[in-house]
Order: sequence, then C-alpha cells, then structure tokens
Amino acid sequence: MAKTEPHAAYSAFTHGLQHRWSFVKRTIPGISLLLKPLENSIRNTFLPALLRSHIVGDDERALLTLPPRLGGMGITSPERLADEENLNFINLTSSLTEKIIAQDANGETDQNAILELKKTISRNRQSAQVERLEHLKGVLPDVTVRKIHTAQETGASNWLTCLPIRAKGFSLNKQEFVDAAALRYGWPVEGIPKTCACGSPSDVNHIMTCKKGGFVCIRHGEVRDVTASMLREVCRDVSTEPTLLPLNGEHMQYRTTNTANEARVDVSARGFWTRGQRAFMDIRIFDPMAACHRRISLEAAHQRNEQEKIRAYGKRIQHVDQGSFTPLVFTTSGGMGPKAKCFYSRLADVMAEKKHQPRSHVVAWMRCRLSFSLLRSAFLCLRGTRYFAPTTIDIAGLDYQARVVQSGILV
DNA sequence: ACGGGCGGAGACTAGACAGC
DNA sequence: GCTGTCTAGTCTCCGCCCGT
Repeated sequence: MAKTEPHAAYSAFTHGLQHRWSFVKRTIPGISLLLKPLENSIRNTFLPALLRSHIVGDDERALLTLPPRLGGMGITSPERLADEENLNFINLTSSLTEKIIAQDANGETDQNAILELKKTISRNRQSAQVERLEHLKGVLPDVTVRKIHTAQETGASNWLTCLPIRAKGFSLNKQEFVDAAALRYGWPVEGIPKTCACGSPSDVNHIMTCKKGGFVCIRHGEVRDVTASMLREVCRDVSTEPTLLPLNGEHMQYRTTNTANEARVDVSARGFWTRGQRAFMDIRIFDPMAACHRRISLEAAHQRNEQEKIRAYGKRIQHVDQGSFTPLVFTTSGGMGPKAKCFYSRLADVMAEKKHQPRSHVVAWMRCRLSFSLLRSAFLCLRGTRYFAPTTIDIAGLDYQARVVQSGILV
C-alpha cells in the first residue's frame, strides 16, 4: 500500500497503526527488544516504499521520528519508546495499583494529580524531542538543517498531519507525496531531467528558482485565488488583480515604489481591517534555499520580502488609494511571514464570527487549504514542462501531407 | 582612533511570461 | 513590440562590533 498509496499509508500509520502498539508498550516491561523486528520492518520495508528510492540513514531515521511541527514526520520508533512509555504508565497508574493491592474499594484516585502527571510526562517528552533535534542539527548537513527550519514554520506541515480526503482536495497522489517529502528534506527528486531548458544543470534548487516556463511567477496564482475566495465569504467588493488609482505627480518616498498608472496588486477587499476601508494584499512566494536568501536567516528573508513589497506599494496605497496594504509572504515550503500570519489570523477571526464556528477549527482548515495550495505551486515548478514552445501552428491552413512527409511520420 | 568584517536596507538589473 | 509583473541576484552605503 505504501508503494501505491503512500499518502494514505502514511496517514494510516501515523494516525492509527502506531497507536495500536501503545497498549503493548505501556503494559509489558522490557518489550523493546521484541519490538526490534518491527522497527526493522518500518525502516527496511515501510520507509523505502513510502519515500521511494531514498535511503534513510540513522540520523534521517531519527529526524523522521520527530513530530511534524519540529520538522519530522511523526513516524515513531516503537522499539525506542517502549521502556520510557512503560515507566511513565507505571507511574501514572501507581495510585490505582496501590489501591488494587490493598483491596481498597472505597478510596478514589486523585484525578488532578493524574492530570498533573500527564502534563509532566508530555513536557518531558517534548523537551527530549527538542534535545534530540538540537543534537541532529549538529550532525546533519547545513542544507538539511535549513530545510528542517523551514519545515518547522507555521503551516509548513499541515499537509502531513491532515487526513488524505480526496473529496476535500487534501490528498496527494504517489508522485506528489514522494516529491513533497523530498522537497521537505532537500532529498534528490526522481525523474527530473539532468539539464534544464535554460541550459543550466538541473537540480531541485535550480528548478524552484528557474524562470524559464514562468512557473516562478505564476506559482502565487493559486494562493491568490484561495485567499480571494476566503475573503469573499466575509468581505464585500473583493477583487483579484485590482488596479490602483493612477498617480498625478504625487511624490513617493522610495525609488522602488511602483509608480505605473496601471499598477495592480493581487487581492483587494473592503472592510477587512477597518469598516469601509479597502484593504490591499500582495502575495509573494519565495524560495528560502535560493542563493540570495540562503545566507540570511529565515526570519530575515521573510522580513526582506515583506519590506520589498511595502516599499513597492505601501506608501502609494496609504496616501493615494487611502487603503491599507498587507504583504502576504510565503516560503515555497508553506511557511508564512509575520504579516501574513497576522492577516490570516484576522481572517479566521472574522470567518469564525460570521459562520458561528470555533476559531481554532477555522484556522486549522485555512492553514491546511493554504498548505496544499503552496504544495501544488511547488509541484508546478518541480514537474511543469519547461521547453521552447513551437511557434503558433495554423491548424486551419495546415498542409497535412507536407508535414507528415517532412516529419517522417508513419502513416 | 582606525581599519576590517559583517549584516541590513535600499536601489537597480536580469530574465521570464502575460496581455494588449 | 511594448508595458507590467514577478522573483532572483548584485551592488553600494551605512552602522555596528571587534581587534590593534
């Protein structure tokens, strides 16, 4: 199943199968040795099928055991956690055990103490995970560490944690899942040509930044449309690619301000931040692994891209259109810039209020929807065909016989 | 005080596609 | 062909820090 439906297999493993071993791990002391074959099976059969040809080393296996929010994939190792879980649950059930041994049928266990103990266990587990991550960061190559950092951003792992329901647009086919995992960790991607259409040697980093084919420019289209459709639920006068008011000699602070009369942004909506005022949004999706961003921290890269957008549109929109401007900056892996986080948080608030739905659910759905949009944009860059298109063919006036003979097409 | 290294901000350019 | 838009890359300037 991992070979034919890797997304479903991954989801079944993380949401269901691995929890079925919990009871065994919690109740049988010293079981870890007996779980060794299970770990071998995960490592030697399940993971190679799930991730296609990529060979998982010790450090990478350790990385995959971490939860998605820490940059892992949540594929735990039953063997390694068994002893720890056993001890935890002996502690957790100790008061109940004592009462059973003493045959005390009247006394009640202190639920608050158990709750506190559960919290402590959870805290300890999390700090151990962070410790393991820090160790891995020291061992893994810099590129992978950078990838882990991008994978930890808000929204970068939602595609991993949601159920792959096809009808809701949340499922990936076998190639998409393998590609998504490879992009997440910077592993080599199968089936991409050795040379790009632009003539440069082709690798994932080049593909995500090569302008040939126009995918780098059009990849923000899906995010724009999704954002506009969300805004239509709660705002009036929502439009995509709205034109800004033309300038009549107004002086702009920055030289990089877009002063074209036909200048337009990606989305606008009325009454989003302030009643009656138009809010303008412009989307940028940048590649954190691009050479110009690799030298700077992820936070700085987000800020830089936000500032560039603000310089281009901020003052003009504020003074001429008298609206507000919000740059919506994303990384290709799904992370959001601070202003984008703020924007979608506000959008979730308004949607939750209007639809009478819990805010947390609206936020979760929104992040998931955006996560898949960004992932599809990345697939577009990765798998889109880059070639020099033939000049337009006049089908109506085509001499079929001449073409067939010239091209040596077998009749 | 001075010089070098570093990083951030800003300006500018390159190269791609879309639309007119 | 021109213009607009997009992202990446490069360069310059400036401020800060540190060593001499």
